[in-house]
Amino acid sequence: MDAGARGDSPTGADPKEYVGRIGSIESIRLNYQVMTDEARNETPAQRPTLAAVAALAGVSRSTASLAFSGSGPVAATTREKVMAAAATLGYGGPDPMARSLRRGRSGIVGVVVEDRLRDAFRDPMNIAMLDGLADETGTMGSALLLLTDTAEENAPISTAPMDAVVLVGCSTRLDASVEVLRQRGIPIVAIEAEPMAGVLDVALDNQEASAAGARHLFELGHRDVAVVTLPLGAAHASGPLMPDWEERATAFTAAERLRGVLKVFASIRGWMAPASSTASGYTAGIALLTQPEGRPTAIIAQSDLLALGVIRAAEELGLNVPDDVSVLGFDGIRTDGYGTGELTTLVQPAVEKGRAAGRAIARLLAGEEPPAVQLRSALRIGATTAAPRP
Amino acid sequence: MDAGARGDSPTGADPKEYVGRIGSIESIRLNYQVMTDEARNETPAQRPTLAAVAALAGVSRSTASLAFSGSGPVAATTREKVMAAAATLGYGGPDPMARSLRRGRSGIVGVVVEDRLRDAFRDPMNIAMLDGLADETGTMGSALLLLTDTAEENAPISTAPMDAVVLVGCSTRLDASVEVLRQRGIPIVAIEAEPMAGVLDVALDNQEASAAGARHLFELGHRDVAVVTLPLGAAHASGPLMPDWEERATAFTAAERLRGVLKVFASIRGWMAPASSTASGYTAGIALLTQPEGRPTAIIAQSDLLALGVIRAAEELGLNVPDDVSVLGFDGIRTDGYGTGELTTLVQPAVEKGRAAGRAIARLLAGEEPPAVQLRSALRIGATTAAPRP
DNA sequence: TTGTAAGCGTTATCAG
DNA sequence: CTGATAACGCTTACAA
Repeated sequence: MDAGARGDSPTGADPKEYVGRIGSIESIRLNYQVMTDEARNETPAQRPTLAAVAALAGVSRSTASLAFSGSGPVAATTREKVMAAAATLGYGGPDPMARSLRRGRSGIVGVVVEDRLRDAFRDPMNIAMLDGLADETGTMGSALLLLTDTAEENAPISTAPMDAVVLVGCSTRLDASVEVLRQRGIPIVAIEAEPMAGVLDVALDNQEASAAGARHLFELGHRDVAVVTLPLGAAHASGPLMPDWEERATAFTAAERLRGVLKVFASIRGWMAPASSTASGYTAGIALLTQPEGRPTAIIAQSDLLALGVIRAAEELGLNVPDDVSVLGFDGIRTDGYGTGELTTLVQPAVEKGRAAGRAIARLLAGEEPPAVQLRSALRIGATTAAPRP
Repeated sequence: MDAGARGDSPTGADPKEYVGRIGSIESIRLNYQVMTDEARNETPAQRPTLAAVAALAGVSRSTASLAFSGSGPVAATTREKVMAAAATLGYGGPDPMARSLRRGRSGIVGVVVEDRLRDAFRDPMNIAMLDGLADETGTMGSALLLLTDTAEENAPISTAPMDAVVLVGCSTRLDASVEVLRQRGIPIVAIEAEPMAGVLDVALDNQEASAAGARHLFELGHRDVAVVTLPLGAAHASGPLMPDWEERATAFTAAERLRGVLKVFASIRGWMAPASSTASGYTAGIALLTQPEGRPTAIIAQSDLLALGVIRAAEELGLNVPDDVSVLGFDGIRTDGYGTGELTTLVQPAVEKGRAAGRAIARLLAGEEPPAVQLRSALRIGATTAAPRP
């Protein structure tokens, strides 16, 4: 079967497809009981409150509060009385909503991704970033709230409790989200976004790194180079890169990487991929390597997944990488050895992006004014680039 | 370079590695200003409250509240007055913490995954599930809070505001989390978990589906079959499957799938993979296909990623799939054509798992008692299974 | 070390 | 249609 022609879903699941095909849901077992038995008693059996616990323990609400939060001196015996009372009442700790209202902190950090979650999480860099972010927010006792960039009136982004927000995915469309968040007075950290006033920037050297990669190819002797870009516009359109790309580009990262390449190769052929995936890379590779004008001696892909697809396309066309065509990636994912040698690529500190964002948030919430963060990528020369055939 | 021998990280980023190698963080630009200028004025410049808006508009708090929530009749002119006042004050809508305290709902649904996020999100099935879940919770106006299964005292799982929780990843270790959540009185939905009292189950027919897959191989004539399992225990150990596996198994899904296979092939060779990845599958494949006792004629992998790794191992050993060895997967991911034909596998409705969980939560929060959900997988016969060589 | 009192910002209920 | 009043459950000065 031919490679990569089957679309981009990593889930393998267009849900409708399965609902039809599998017959899907059957409701058979019934091992769930809410405590509705209690709930339907004359006593409403509401969750017990701290007040109730205090009463049973024979202490004041404030003392009981201290016993739980530990933010004040409480006699050991008193604490035990409180805990005992809590246990008999089945009190599960202070109500987070009341506590957050009183304290003015929710312990929640929002993560805004564009589009659907599955698109965001398809990119290994985003996952790595999220992991780094979770690491840092975890140490400050906060959890991550997943938000999508919807413009709807009552979307969680405008109603959910949050102490701060991280913007991921670099589309200009996040403008609307920024507006809402600013209005709400929530501190914003953006990762790889076009700098905006009032938004703390965690930046990657996309342009410089791409230029360095292009220079590597130039120095190897390449003069006819093509580029496969990440989606440049919101439309996620696919096809040849047009000269007027810059006017319509909304994706900051992709645009920056392209500008970097253009600093080295002023005029260049290009193909816009609709997503960062091997399948899209394959399509782009076939297109670029079978052009009537003759094929380029090197292809710069804006992500490693795209690069892997390009390599597969080359192999399928009977071309040797790197002898017939060099391929350069971006990201530095583990390529798991897809039959090829290690990818020549620009390794970016993805986890560190998240960590930096998390640390920035911690400082922001502490009332500091942390500076913007600039991270750097490194060219890793692998086995997929070499001098062109003479 | 040989395939798959490089570990499992899809992020390509052991952070420490990069911090050292790239030099990492530089703080250069400074385009962020909090409104600390205001904040340090004599006027505290706090967020305006609904009371302030009401005062400026010359109406009562309750009327202003109605104007925003729309949950009551308000004269058009009054509403406009309120909105105007809000605009001049820069009021960004009701405070979510106060609102949730008053309403008794946070609009937040927790998602508990085991271990680190990157492990959870490496599995395409989890991402698909999450997408389906987000779909449903989105329509009910809730957002997803990412939680990890930590036993720490003040972990978000025991302090974060949540209306309900979904348990993902099937380890028995989630017991502690369940205990906490039950104590807090938060409704729990578990996906593919061992049934527990008070936990609504969204189940997959892992055992039956695996048996069906095994039967397919049996009917093709296979008698010497090996299995590559997902991690069975918390240790994520790797190596030959021991006879006493069942006693130590904590991973419900993996155990169920194995039991299903054993219903057809009572005695079977096995290899336990440390993760669901092509790299782990490759390792397992090499091990099983180079055993001194001779190689099996078919290998059952408990996930598609494992299956792809096994196939790569076979190819590298000069074996043809399916003629020399048949390979069966589980999940039904898009395999993106890794040089092989379409995988024979058990297609599971991953997105639907999340949807079902979301719907169950909606009903739970509406005070209903929804029944458990049972989903089914389907055997998809591809090009990687065939009759063994005579 | 413990208790008292005063909210945090909203919304629900009920009169007007 | 609008307004007064009373919670929601908790924390934290401050006083004892």
